[in-house]
Amino acid sequence: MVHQTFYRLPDDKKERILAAAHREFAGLTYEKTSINRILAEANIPKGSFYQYFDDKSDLFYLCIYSVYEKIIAFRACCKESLLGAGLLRMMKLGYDKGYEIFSSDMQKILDEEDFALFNNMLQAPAAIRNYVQMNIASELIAPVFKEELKSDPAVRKDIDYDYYAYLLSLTEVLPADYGARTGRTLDETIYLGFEYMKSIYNNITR
Amino acid sequence: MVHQTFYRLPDDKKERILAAAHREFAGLTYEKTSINRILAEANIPKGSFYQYFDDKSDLFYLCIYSVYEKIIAFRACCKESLLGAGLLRMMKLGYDKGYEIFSSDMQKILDEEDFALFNNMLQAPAAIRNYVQMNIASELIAPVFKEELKSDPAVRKDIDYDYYAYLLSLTEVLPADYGARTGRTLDETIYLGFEYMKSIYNNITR
DNA sequence: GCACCGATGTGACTTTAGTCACATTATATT
DNA sequence: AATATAATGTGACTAAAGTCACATCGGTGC
Repeated sequence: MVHQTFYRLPDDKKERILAAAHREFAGLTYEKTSINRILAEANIPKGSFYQYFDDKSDLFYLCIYSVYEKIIAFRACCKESLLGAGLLRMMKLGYDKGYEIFSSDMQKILDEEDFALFNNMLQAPAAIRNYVQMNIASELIAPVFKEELKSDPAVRKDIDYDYYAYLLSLTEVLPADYGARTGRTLDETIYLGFEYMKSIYNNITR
Repeated sequence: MVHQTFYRLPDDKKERILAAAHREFAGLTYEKTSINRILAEANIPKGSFYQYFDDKSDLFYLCIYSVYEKIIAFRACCKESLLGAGLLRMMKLGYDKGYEIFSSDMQKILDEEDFALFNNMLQAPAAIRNYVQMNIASELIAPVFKEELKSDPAVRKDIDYDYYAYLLSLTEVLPADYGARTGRTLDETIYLGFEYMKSIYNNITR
């Protein structure tokens, strides 16, 4: 868990830590990265690190978080695109098409370092990757779904919006995890995500 | 990942490692446990460890796996109990009641050390806990669901049994994760598990 | 027998994570 | 301003993880 002490830090110190972490996590696989090196780079004493974070995964998560923030921000400011249209509408328009656009958008939104960071997340040890992805889903993606559920007239009004937004936010993570376990290709898992989403969505519409 | 070299090892060596690991993981919180100590206890050189496992979480997972095997085995040999009746039928009989029985069964099935180990898993760092639980779900629980889906006449025959069994196997993990994030009580998440299961199940029945 | 080769064993060694007692700085109180 | 109290800074230190060059074993072919 990221401690409050980190957020209370003067901006330049935060920046220094995040910049050094960004570079480290973008340049090496998760296992090869080193807190020691990040701290040396950012000129932060060892002891301080553990007042800000529990461990390396916290800092990694923060970096990935910033990448996803860019994606979400982009998504919010181009409501016209399929990606901007909301995932529930995307579902109706055809999941495959949506994913295609999503992938190419990714490269437009993210700079080289962010993109490398993103890929290193995908190749991090399963436990770390899963942890990060679940966190991102529930903290960044679920809120978007919640709004969409609330404004969707087909959705029943008596449901627990937070919970179903949470479940829907896992539309990418779960099929990806399943695919990784069973050695499926990415293309195959896209359809599975559609199936999952449909299950959840059907259960809350009249 | 657990390497094949471990499984090829002579039984007594495997036993020694597992026994020492069992004791360590049952006696201390995950973060306090030490590979060094386990290896000293089991009389295994350091270098060997990394020929068998990637890291501590592998060994931890193996221990938890053995605990769940006992639970599953117990479940399989007492088809009369609600727990043995299959989770799909349990759903119809009432999820709450089922969970109650499940909890008390746990203490009957597991000895003190296993029970302590199980609790330490629940209190391990989120990334580790989640990783272990997802693995257990997809490797031990999903196969049980798969059989139940195949023999359930209400379930459509054209579905991907493996995938839906996987999704159903997460009936406990996902609500628990959601509950932990939103500070819900265990009782509250039980109902949420029911909701989730219903969503998935409805989508594959005619 | 011996020469070969892949798999496994081994523990000293390097690097990393994580701790802790004490120092310093900020904030509140009188 | 002086004092008390809480929050943060600090880096040497301990214990842990993880590596690696070399040793040993077990089988296969000749």
